[in-house]
Amino acid sequence: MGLTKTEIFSEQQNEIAIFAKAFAHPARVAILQHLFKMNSCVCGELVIEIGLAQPTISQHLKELKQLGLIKGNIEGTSVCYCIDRENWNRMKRVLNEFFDQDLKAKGNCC
Amino acid sequence: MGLTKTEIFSEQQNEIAIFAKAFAHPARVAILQHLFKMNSCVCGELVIEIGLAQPTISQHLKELKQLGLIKGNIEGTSVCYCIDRENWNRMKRVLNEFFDQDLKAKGNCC
DNA sequence: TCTGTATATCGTAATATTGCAATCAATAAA
DNA sequence: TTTATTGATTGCAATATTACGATATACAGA
Repeated sequence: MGLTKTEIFSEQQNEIAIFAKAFAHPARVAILQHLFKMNSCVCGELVIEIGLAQPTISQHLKELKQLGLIKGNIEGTSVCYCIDRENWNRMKRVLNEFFDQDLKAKGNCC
Repeated sequence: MGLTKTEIFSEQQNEIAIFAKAFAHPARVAILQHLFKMNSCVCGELVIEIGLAQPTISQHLKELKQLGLIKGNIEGTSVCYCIDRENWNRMKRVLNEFFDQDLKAKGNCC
C-alpha cells in the first residue's frame, strides 16, 4: 500500500524513522555536509555544487527545513540556509540512544 | 522519476543514505529494538509483537539482512534472527562521523 | 517601470516503498 | 506418508519519493 502504519508504533519509533528519513537520500546528506563545511549559509550554490536541478534542491531543502534541521533566512533575492544546531543536537541524542542499544544488550545467540 | 541519482554522489554519501534508509521505517526500528531486547533471536514472534502481516515482517527482515545489520540462522522450521554486532558497529561509526560534523564546524551565520 | 536574478511552487512522469493475500518450500510431528 | 507449522516468495494495489520543466513570486538594479 505504500502507507506506513505509524499508529501501531511508539512515538519514539516513529521519531527515529522520521529523523532517519532525512538522511536517507544522498542529496540531503550532501546538502547538510555543504552547509557545515561552508558555514556561511549557502543557497543557490547548492544547485551548482550538487548537480541536481534547482526545483529538486529546493524540494530537498524544504524537507530538511520542515524537519527543523536547517533554517532559511531571506537576504534580498536569495535565501541563506544554515544548520539549526539545537535540533541537530536533539536529532543526535535521539538517534544515538537508539544506536547505543548494543551497549546494554548481552552477546549474540546465533 | 523516483530514481535517486547515486552516481553524482560520493561513496560515503551514498553509504550514509543507505544505512539511514534501514532506520527510515518504524517497523525496522521496532524489529531491531526487539532483537536487542530479547537477545535470544526471535523470528515469528516479531509478527505478533509488531502487529504487521507475516509477509511484511519477512520483507523488512530481508532488507535488514541484505544490509548486514542482522543475521538469520535456520533452526528446525523456524529462523533465528539476531543483530550482526560487527556491522552494527560499522554503521555506528559511519553515521556518527556524519553526525559529529557539528563539532568541527564553527558557529552559525544567520 | 522594466529587466534580470533567485527561489518556490505546480504539475507530471518514473520509480520505490509498504502492505497483504495467496502460495510455495522445508521441516517436524503424528 | 500425511499433516501441521514456519517462514519465504510472488503478485498486486496503494501510496510515497525523486526529479525536472514550466511557471509564479519577490526583490534589486537600470
